[in-house]
Amino acid sequence: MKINFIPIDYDYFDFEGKNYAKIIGRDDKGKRVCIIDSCPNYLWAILKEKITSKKIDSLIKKISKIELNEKGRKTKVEKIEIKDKMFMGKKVKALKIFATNYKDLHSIASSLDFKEIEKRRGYDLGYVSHYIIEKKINPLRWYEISGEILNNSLEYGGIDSVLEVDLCFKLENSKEIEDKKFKPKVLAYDLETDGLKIGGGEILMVSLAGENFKKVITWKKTTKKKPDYVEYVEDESELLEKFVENIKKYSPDFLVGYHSDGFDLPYLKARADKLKIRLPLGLDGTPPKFSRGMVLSGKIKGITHVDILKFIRTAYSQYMQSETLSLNEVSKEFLGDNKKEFQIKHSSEITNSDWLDYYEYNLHDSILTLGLFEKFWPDLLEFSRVIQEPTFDISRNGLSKQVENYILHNLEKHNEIPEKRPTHEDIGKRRHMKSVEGAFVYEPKPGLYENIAMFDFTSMHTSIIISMNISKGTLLPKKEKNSFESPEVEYEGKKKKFYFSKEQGFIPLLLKEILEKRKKYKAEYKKNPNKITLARSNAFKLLSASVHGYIGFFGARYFSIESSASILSFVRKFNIETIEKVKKAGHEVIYGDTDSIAFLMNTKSEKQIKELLAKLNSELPGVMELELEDFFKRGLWVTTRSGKFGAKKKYALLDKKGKLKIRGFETVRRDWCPLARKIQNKIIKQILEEGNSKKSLKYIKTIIQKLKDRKIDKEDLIIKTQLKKPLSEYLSITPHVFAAKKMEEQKIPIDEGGLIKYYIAETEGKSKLVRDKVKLPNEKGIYEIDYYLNKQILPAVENIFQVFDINIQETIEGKKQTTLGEF
DNA sequence: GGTCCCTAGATACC
DNA sequence: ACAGGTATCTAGGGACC
Repeated sequence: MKINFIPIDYDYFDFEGKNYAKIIGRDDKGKRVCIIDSCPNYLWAILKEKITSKKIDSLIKKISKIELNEKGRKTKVEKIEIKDKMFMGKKVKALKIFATNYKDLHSIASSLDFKEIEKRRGYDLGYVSHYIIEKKINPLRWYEISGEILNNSLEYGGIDSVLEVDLCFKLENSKEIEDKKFKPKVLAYDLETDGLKIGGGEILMVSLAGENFKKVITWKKTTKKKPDYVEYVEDESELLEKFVENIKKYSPDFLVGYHSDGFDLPYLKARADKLKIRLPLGLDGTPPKFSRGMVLSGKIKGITHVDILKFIRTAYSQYMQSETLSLNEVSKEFLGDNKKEFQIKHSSEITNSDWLDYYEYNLHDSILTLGLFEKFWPDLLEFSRVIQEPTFDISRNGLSKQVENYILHNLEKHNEIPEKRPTHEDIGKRRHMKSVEGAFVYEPKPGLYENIAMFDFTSMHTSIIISMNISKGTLLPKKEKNSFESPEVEYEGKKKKFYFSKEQGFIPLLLKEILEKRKKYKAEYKKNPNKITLARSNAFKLLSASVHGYIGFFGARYFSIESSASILSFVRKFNIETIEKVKKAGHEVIYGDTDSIAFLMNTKSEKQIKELLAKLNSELPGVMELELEDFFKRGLWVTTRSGKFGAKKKYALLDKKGKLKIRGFETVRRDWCPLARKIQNKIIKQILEEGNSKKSLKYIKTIIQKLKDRKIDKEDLIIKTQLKKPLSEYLSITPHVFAAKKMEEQKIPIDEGGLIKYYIAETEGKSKLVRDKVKLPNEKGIYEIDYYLNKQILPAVENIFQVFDINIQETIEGKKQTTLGEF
């Protein structure tokens, strides 16, 4: 029998000592299909150089005899092949050693204690990754598959008879076919509970949202007429049972929550355990399982559980406007929709009619979560396809893990044997290495400037890796003629240069392909805009931007501190050289950070600036490229607080369309009160638009008067600071820590990594400590004028006025004549 | 009680 | 542990006078 099949969820099992992949997906009619398959299991023994074939033969004989008894399971070497392979870009002879069970490859490797063997590799990938690499049954691509249908068969211990699928196949043949439309079945869920600690209180209700499907299951009833989507049950136990029942009935491919790895799913599990209910969500009737580690991941067999918060955090947060990753803010940014208004209280304090609002609130959270999944589905889909890992992992892995997986799935075309995962000891050593010197930042001369041009290097780190062929494998042990030479680097306390071979390394080559694909799909998107092409282009963009971080990340298989140090030394060199060249061309350079340079156009036209750009580009090696970021009408740079230096990483630009680009100023920092942020923003805008500070001076005076008259809205004075660790771990008690302590005393829940809100109020005591004046937003009090004037408003604007030689402090107090007359 | 200097902590830029 | 170096700034905390 032949069907068209798309793999979604991957798992594996052992039967009679052998490994089998178990893949759940759909056919093109929407039927749920499971395929069972196996693949050869092997590891590589890389041989030392110059081993005679006689010795190899005798080595093979010895290895062939290896038989192990692992955990009651017999495993043995089944076959050995000699292969010409590459390892770290060098030609090697290696033995491909096949064994019975993938999980025993570790033990086989340990028993390969022969002096002819240089290294043992390729036994430490996850089974699912190994299977995908071997059989090329890639996630979310269409295959025409054929095989034997298992129908309550006893094969594999009767595995198909307990699986809730329409068809179960023992895979015989597969071939990738043209992409077909695939619309996954998605169900989002959200809990409301009495308690924030996992399992700490009862689950009051749970909402579900899917296509044309919405439901709230609750045992908290109201005498008012309930909406149709609400289903009443008798108690929490029945709620859990109905929850499972509804999911089975809907039969989703993806079950989606927001922060559900950290809250909803473990909470459900904890309550089910307490009530002695099994919660058989898996297609084989098993309950959710949680992987160990710092952060839990909740896995449901056969259904891909996605905590969409995690994916947004790794793939999107760097490009987002939202100040927090709360469901509310993220939904506002991506869906233009809010959470429903509802003040969460303990169920004992909720009145009859409140429950109606609570149901709606609960339902809407699921609707938002579903909306976010749909919004990011093209990205999840394309990331899964590009990186070739199951969506479960794609949605949770950090960027370095994604890069590593991409590399591992693309080694074969370079005939490369995979490098091993670093051991704990390796990681410990790497972490204790002195960190390498980073990028260069040019100290700006404070001032308000007109007609500014800004250049920046396109994908600077990436293009350096490619152009200088930098990687662990291409690093030369010593200087060689005709090699790439890094600028001088401080390394292990000494000045040093590193050299990289000119023979193409596979990581630089992979990266080149990534960059080219990114360009290709970006262009394709421009020609024919659609979500999938954009998502694919984004996947390659994110991958290419993350490779340098990956190389310098201590947990990486292809970690190379020498490479990282070299890349950064080139980054500094090229930026500094460009600055010198722009100066030589007669321009005053105002600023530069890592890969950018801002300078005054002077009398030059835009055309002439572009000619300069072309000239600079002609002098750059390899794929390195400098591009025009933009021309700006005006730009503002200030001093640091001490007033001694031009402040780095802090500037504001006004482009020719009137759009502001503000970096580093308090107005973009969420730990300053809204009042200070709004005022600073307005002043920056006025100054850049007007070219002087006249208006702003008037404005600041009226605001200060308003503050002194206590006419400022309290909302505008609330300071928000994140609590980044448990209260007990803080060494110094800062205002936000003190505020958090107050919240704890008042039994106000503090969510992990949540923002602490407080304001500074007049107090009786004489204490000078800010924390002693901290009040929570719910606490009555009047704001302290002094604090907001001297610690919020003035600090936010004084460096700006200083650019115009105005000492705002003195101007406000009327002590000194201002230099306003100049304007 | 004030000043100085340092550290802890948060957040931003790239 | 899940990117990490460069940078700014506030508040607390201890040394010192």
